[in-house]
Amino acid sequence: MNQISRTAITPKRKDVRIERTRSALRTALLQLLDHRSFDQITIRDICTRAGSGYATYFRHYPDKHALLNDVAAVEVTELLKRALPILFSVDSYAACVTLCGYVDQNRELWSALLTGGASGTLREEFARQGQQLAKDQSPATRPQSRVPADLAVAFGVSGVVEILTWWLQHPNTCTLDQIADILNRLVIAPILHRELIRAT
Amino acid sequence: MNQISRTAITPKRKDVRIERTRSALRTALLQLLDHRSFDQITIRDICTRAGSGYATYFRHYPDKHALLNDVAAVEVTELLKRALPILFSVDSYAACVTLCGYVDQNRELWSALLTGGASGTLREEFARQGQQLAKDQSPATRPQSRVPADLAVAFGVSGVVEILTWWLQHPNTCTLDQIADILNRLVIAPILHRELIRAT
Amino acid sequence: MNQISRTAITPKRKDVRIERTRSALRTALLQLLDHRSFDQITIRDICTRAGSGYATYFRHYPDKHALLNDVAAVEVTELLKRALPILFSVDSYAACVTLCGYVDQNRELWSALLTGGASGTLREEFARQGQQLAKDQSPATRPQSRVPADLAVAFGVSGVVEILTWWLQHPNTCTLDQIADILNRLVIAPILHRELIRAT
Amino acid sequence: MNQISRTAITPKRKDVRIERTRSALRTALLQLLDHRSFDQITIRDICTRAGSGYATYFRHYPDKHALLNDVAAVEVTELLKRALPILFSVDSYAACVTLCGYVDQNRELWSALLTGGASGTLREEFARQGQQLAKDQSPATRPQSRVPADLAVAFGVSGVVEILTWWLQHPNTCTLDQIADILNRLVIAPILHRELIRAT
DNA sequence: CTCTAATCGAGACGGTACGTCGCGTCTTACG
DNA sequence: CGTAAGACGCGACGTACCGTCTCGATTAGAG
Repeated sequence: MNQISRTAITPKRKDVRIERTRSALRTALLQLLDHRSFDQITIRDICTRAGSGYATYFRHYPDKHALLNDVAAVEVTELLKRALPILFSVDSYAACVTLCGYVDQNRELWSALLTGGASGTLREEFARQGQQLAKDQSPATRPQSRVPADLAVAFGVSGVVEILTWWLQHPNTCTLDQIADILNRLVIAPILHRELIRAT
Repeated sequence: MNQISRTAITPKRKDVRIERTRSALRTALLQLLDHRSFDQITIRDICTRAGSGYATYFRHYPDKHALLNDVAAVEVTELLKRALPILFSVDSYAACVTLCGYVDQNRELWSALLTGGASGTLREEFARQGQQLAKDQSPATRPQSRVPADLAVAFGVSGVVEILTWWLQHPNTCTLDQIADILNRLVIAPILHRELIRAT
Repeated sequence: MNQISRTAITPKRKDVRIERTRSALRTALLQLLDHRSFDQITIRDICTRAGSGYATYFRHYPDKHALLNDVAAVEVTELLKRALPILFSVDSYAACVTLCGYVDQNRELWSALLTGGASGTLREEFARQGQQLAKDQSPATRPQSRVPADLAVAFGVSGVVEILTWWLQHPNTCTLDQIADILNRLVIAPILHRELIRAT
Repeated sequence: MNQISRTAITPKRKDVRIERTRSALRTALLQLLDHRSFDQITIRDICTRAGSGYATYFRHYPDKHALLNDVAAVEVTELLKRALPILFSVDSYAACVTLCGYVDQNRELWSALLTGGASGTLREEFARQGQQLAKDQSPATRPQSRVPADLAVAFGVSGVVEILTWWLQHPNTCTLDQIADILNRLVIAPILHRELIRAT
């Protein structure tokens, strides 16, 4: 929205210590997100937890959001890597199940990301990768729709995020199958403008 | 998401000056949101613009978010007042048209609210009022659905916000009718689990 | 030193209520000085204790120091009224006894005034009245001395204040007679440039 | 009088920058005291003059008085370093001359300290160091007196401060010799309970 | 296996905004 | 209609965090 520097600083030389430090910082942020919200966390907190020096942080990330973006990028990539292959396949419901399953296996992590004040950043990263994928897709396979592509992506991302957030906040209310069905019914199907292939 | 104090301070005695001051602060915030994003705005900025003293601010709102919440509450109430009477009526498309029309008539205001770093707060307030309305509605008229009511509201609000945001960021791309149709097709209809009553 | 308005506001008409209010304020200040130091006391504290309205305070005193000055003036006047008649008489020791006796009878009050952060103001008021008295004294009776008169007064006041302060802070260490003797020996005699009339 | 935190914050590690900053702050305060009184000076004023950041101030001193105490301690130490070696020697008059001479050579500084609303703090620091010295002195050399030692110090400090203040406020009224004589006659001799060794 | 340069820990620093507190003025509502 | 209650403008305070910087100590990896 309003942040300027979004990316990690690119190092000149490849050094083992660099990736070690960054990984420690990412992990530290995720751990802290379990306990308090993103903007109640200070850079000093992260450094202390990661065992790094304060100045060291800025040698890797220009500001606090850059680290969050980094974390979000890594996790969203991981998520999409699993869900995408079958997203635009015939069975969108299966894609939903896969996606929900992956989130379910990493509940803590995704709870922290979605409910810890980081949802905005996650949405953005999700949308960014989503838009990129939509662009890469060949026009032929892209479904014709009266809904503009970028709006469809934005809406889809928002819907997925919202439904997953609700699911994580209300554990033991819906089974994985149920939430996947809801996801399919409320988000995927309307976008694809299809009749539901599989109604549970 | 993560703010604690969300409401305005309730005064003991009714005083004309109080509402005057608060109104000035709300207006000032909205004006400033046209030019820069919410967290680039300082409380001092708001006070200067409103012609109030800095300390006076805290006699009305405990922090910066409380004012934003106040603003959001006022505007969302205004919006729902118009859209609701016909939301659960037969013609959901008409409700969408009304809603979009109202936003269109207050483009500047809603652009500021939705794209100025305040969207999170707006979403929350929207959801809050939405949940309240859903609860007030008699169970009889509530449509049976496999989607839990509060999830439906959360999803609906998110969808509406997302679509409106996109519309405001891409002027002259969709007509009011088109966006209302999209809104109806992507959000309202799937929630109500209905066939589209009017397909454009 | 640095305060501007030092005096009480002079009323146009003499009104019983005015003196009643001021007296209540003075008393309240003195009571509060027992518990905490002058600049930890707020005007609101004084008003609450005095049972007066906050705005009312400013009808009588322009600021917080004006009240303190008022209190100091009253008490110093009372003190000097007793000690002076015999101060420049032959027996300066008797004057010291009288002075110490008066302070002893009002230990609480003078403790508050001298050790509660008000000693500066008290010194000033003491010096002011002292200078005035020195000026009023006929030059004939004024003792010739190589010490300029105003310096003598300043020194005398300071010495008296210091010794009394020490006495109040160390009760049961010196008897009244002893402290009067010390006062006489360290302050009065050197100023008057006399041999001690009574050596204890 | 009534302030709680009186000392500078002690740093863990020795750093050149620290003393540099503190020295700049001390100097700035002294310069500002030439022009206006202590409590008309804000911490921001001091920082601006010193070229330091506002927050940096609090890394060194907990509040405004702590800096004043620091300044007072430095200057009083400097003063006593010169006057002490001969204070309890035979010729107390010589000590007075030395003391007055030092103050005369630093008139601006001492004027600022004594007449700029800082005299209370100076008195305290003076008394503190004085008490310390009295305690360190071996009981053998300590003159027997009916005046308790700490009272003697308090009285002595007060007298010195008062006389010096008067002298600084009335330049060209007394020569250095005259004021030293007065100091000796009014303060030192009575405390030491001696006949004047040298009467001018 | 060394040596050189990048990385790191530590933390002082300038800066900006925060939220608090008290003063002294001025308005409002109530008795 | 006067007087309390208290809203208000003002300005300093002390706190928190940011991002920059300098200084040594350490250590990776190139020669």
